[in-house]
Amino acid sequence: MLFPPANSQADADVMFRTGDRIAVLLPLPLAGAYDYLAGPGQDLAPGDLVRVPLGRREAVGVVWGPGSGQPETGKCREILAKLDLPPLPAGSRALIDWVAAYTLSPPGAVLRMTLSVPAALDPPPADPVAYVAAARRPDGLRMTPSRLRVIEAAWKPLPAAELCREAGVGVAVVRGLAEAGALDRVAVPRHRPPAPPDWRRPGMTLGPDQEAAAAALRAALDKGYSVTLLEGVTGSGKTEVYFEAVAAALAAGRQVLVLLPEIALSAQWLSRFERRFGTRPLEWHSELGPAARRDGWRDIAFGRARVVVGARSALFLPYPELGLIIVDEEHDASFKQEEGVIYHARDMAVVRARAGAFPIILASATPSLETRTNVAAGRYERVHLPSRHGGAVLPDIALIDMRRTPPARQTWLSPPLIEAIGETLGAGEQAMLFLNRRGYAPLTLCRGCGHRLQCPHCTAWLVEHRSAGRLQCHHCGFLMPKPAHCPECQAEDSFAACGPGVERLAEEVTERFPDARTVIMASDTLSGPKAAEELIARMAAREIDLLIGTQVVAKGHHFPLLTLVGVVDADLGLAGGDLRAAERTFQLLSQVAGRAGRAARRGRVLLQTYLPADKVMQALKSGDDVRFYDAETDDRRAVGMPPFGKLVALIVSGPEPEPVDALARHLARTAPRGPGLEVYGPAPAPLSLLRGRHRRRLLLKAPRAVNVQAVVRTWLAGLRVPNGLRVQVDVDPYSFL
DNA sequence: AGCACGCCGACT
DNA sequence: GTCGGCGTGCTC
Repeated sequence: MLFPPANSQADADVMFRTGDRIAVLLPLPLAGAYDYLAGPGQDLAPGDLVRVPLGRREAVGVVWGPGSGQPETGKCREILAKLDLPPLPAGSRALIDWVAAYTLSPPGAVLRMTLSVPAALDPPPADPVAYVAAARRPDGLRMTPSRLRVIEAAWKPLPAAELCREAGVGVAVVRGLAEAGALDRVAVPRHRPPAPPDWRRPGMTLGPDQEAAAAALRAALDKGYSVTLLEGVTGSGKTEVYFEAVAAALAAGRQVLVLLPEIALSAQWLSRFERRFGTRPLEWHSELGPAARRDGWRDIAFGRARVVVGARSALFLPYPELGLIIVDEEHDASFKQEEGVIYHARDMAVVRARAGAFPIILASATPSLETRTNVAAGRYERVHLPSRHGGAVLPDIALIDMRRTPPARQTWLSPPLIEAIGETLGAGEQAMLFLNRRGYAPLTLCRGCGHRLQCPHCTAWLVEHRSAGRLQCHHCGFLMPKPAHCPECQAEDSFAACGPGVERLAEEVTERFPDARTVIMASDTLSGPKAAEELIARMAAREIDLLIGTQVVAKGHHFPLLTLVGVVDADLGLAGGDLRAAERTFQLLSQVAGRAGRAARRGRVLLQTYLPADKVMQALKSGDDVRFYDAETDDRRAVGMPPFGKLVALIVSGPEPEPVDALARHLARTAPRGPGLEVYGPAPAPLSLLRGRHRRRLLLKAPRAVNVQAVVRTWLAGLRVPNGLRVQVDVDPYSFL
């Protein structure tokens, strides 16, 4: 057998019987599992889902192992029942324990991410009953006009109510016909289990490089746990290559999980999957309705869903036969969960693969420094796709020095970029302008008194959204209509917009190229995945000449006629003291640049920058990403920053600034000491006020060999957190806000 | 996370 | 006099 059996077998032997003390993990933020007694006739094993009494209510928990004996016997209550569901797989349980220990979260809080759909634990609702005309009309049936209308309407199964409406009769007629045997009662399946993907279908024709890469990924499937970086520039056909690994895992009878950063925008990915496997995978993301969630959870738990594609939360679902995980765009920052249990889905996916003894593939055109370092250290394998598939060449990237060729006052496009747009449109080709700023202007101030419109709940400017006529906070969602008077000096009509957002850029473009069909694409101009899909289709169909977009356009869409990409403010991501600012800017702009010239025509990318000598700009221009990453790696190693050292952030927050400061200072005073340990802070974060909470952060830096979890646990042990205050632990912080 | 108990303001 | 606000504390 290629794989070890799905549920690790040491567990299945450990059976609990009536009267045994059992540790049951509840999906609640409690310190640990609670002890219960197995009830009469209950044969239980780890992973079983059980209903237990809790206070004066009931809860569903999971048998975790033998009881701890913690509370005295008198307090220990009996398990009510075992649920009629597959046990939580050993791999899921190992993941939960590991994530809890790593992130310093209560294990029950992690289990809650697995049992995230309470309705899925109930027996599924019965299939609705419908009536359909019987094949043969019973002898001696008394016919009436009403009865005839019903029988005619019931040529296909219809629910009673609908049938009555259709035939214009009351329920009595339908009931009478059913009793007489003229109508059959049939159950209409409410939910169809997902069709199994057909891995036998021929895949796309792969080039020699791709074939070699696919073979390497397939070979890894025979060897249990492994991590492989699949690296290839945009357009090199990474997806088609890892589809071959998916096909091999399906052939071996295993489930496959594909994690994507933003499932909502991956309509193109889904249709590629469908082309390869003849059906859609099960999608798992935040926009699913309650019924789809419940059915999806059960399809996964019962093993009916063979391929799941989802956002980071899909990692915690209870796959009984998982045999391959793919993390696409593995460098993407949205894999980092920043609230509740704070974890990085890419890293935890590696843990899940190790727990299940199966391979994981990390795919990216611009792999993270962490992953590159793991490859260099021999911990991860690497499979490389050197060229663009189908002969397309990489775009030509040039810098525009904004100090030499500045835009006119109150405009944002420099003369060289304007000229390039003109040429492109003139040649009947498409152009895209990238500006990672939603709305009209990032800052609005009063010309009279200089007052700046700020969010009342956050340390952030309110962003004007002119199309909506509103001011908006991009951190907490605060909205207000644009005021007529300055709230400070009461001056009327005195507001001035500072800086560009995509809306303002569109204004400039429309003025300069009035004949071009210009469209804005930003997360807030798209009402949902459908709208995104439609916009992408219009772009691909050449119904748009000029696309102005934020981050959302960077993702892997393929626009064959797009030959010019203009980056309006290439320096934007470099501001601030973020550890990963340079890396992230390089990755984002590389992805954006990759949109240009993906088919036969060579693409051109122009980066507007005030820092043309910056290492990021030079790396983008030269295309020498190896040198960039080497330099970045050396920098990090020199200062002991991740991945060469470990970081843990403590975020203290509360509604009033003083107690937050006091607690943060107390934490600084009691900071751990030891060789190589350094604690910085407390520092008011750049967003020192977020959603009405004042925040301070402390940063612990430690050498790689140090068990930072133990250090932090000791640090926080016995800490009294005053009411209303919170201390959040962020192991491996990404956001430095 | 629920769901209690508990102690201070506007109502039938 | 009660109904009810949500602060704090516990659940094997």
